[in-house]
Amino acid sequence: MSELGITVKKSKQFSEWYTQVILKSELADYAPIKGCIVFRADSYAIWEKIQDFLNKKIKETGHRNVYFPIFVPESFLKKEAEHFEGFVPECAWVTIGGSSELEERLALRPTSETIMYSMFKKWIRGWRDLPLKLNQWCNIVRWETKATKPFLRTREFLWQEGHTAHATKEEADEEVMVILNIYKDLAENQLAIPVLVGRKTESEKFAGALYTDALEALMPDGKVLQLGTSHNLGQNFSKVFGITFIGEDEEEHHVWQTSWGVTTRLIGAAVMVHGDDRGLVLPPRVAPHQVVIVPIPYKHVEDETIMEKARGALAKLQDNGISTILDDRKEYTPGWKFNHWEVKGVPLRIEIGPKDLKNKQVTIARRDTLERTAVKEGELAKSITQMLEDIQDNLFNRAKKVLDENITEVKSYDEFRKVLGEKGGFIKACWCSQPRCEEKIKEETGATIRIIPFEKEKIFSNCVCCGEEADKVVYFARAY
RNA sequence: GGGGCUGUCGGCUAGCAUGGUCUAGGCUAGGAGACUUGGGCUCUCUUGACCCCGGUUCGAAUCCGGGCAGCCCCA
Repeated sequence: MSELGITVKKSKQFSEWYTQVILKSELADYAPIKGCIVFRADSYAIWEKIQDFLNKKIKETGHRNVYFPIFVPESFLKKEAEHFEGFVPECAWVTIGGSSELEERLALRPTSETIMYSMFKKWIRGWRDLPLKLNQWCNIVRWETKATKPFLRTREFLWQEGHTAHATKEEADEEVMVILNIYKDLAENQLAIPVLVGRKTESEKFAGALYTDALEALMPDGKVLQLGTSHNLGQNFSKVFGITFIGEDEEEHHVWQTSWGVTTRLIGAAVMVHGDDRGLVLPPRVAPHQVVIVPIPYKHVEDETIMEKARGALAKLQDNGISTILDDRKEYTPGWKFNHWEVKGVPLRIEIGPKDLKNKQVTIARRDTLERTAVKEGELAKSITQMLEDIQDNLFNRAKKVLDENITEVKSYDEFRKVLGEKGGFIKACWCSQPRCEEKIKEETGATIRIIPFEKEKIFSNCVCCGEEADKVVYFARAY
């Protein structure tokens, strides 16, 4: 087999497999700058699908899109101490403009809280200005020093960041949850990635937040990936930026704020979760092309008839809102095209050749199961629509099963280490809520508390670390 | 944060140990043409490379130093 295909097994060399899939499916390529990638047409198309979905949802819930500058003055970042400490190690700075040194250096936004909130102060006067619910789609720069990985950790990436201001803590709490549910919907129903949701511990929360809620997904190598976060910032930023309003009670109050975001990391997650030894497998709802049609000419006998059928099928599917392409290139053989589109993860392939012509049918191949079925010409659109739904469901259910099978309950530290070393995945354990136990486990095993579930689960042992009385069930894992 | 490895046509690589025979070989890909087409066809012609900077040397793809980039392992 040539080097066009994936040359390693997903189950054997996961890291190498991931890199090959990203490059060979043409989702992304390495840029000539350390830690940066190019989002090629197919990955950008997936990002646009994510944008379409989120824009719809957040607009329905009363948010509007805006755009703020990429430059954040250092003095702004410094205003919230915890925030500054959290982000300054990975800031990239602009210190020279043209040929002159700047008086104050400017960070390329690692996140936009401070630049945005300096304006919130100006825009918010009275309770009628609230809630303020904004979102921005932009690029973000974080000068990573650890190993970078396409989509998962790069020095520049794309995201959306929502920023809201409310009159009360309760309203901010609700906002955090509304967004978290939209994110869960996005992950599970669009990207077909099942997630666990819950609260972050103090040590894992966003720098400057009151609390952080998050979505976590399991990857096939047993490590987990944080897919999105939603923070209640409390009044931490409104106090340092002086964002106040006169309430209905005619008193002055600081606003309560939230911020939340998901990134192009979602694309990497979908690649890892669904891909197989042949390459990408894309969930139909985010696939740039849902169907590819491959005509199979034979001995030049009925070439034109076959092409007519192919064009007919293309028009029919497009009319039904199914994004379809016809690969009518003469320079490649059908076999070559099968492989090509499989690496690229197109959910369904339609083959139209002499046999199909004779039987008034088309042959449909599913990317997720690699099954082929014959479908009568008249039932094409209906069958395709149904199969796309089946694939979407199958991908989710398959991943859900893996997730469920990789949540392991442990009662002792020995068991904890054993499961982490041999199996990975999420480890459900009881914890005494003391930071020193969390820290000890992190240092000794590399595992962190990924989430504290919202619905309190029944305590089933003492603290997995210190053996003293536990008051929480939490989910540990090694994370990306 | 610590350790290790790698960089040669667009992609994968041979050559490097022991400097000269390298005018850098192969496969693949790209271009032209022919022949094919139900799982990466075949043939002919053709295009195309020693990561960058410096050093050692009569002579560097090969040795040395630095830089840049990528990968892997451990924390």
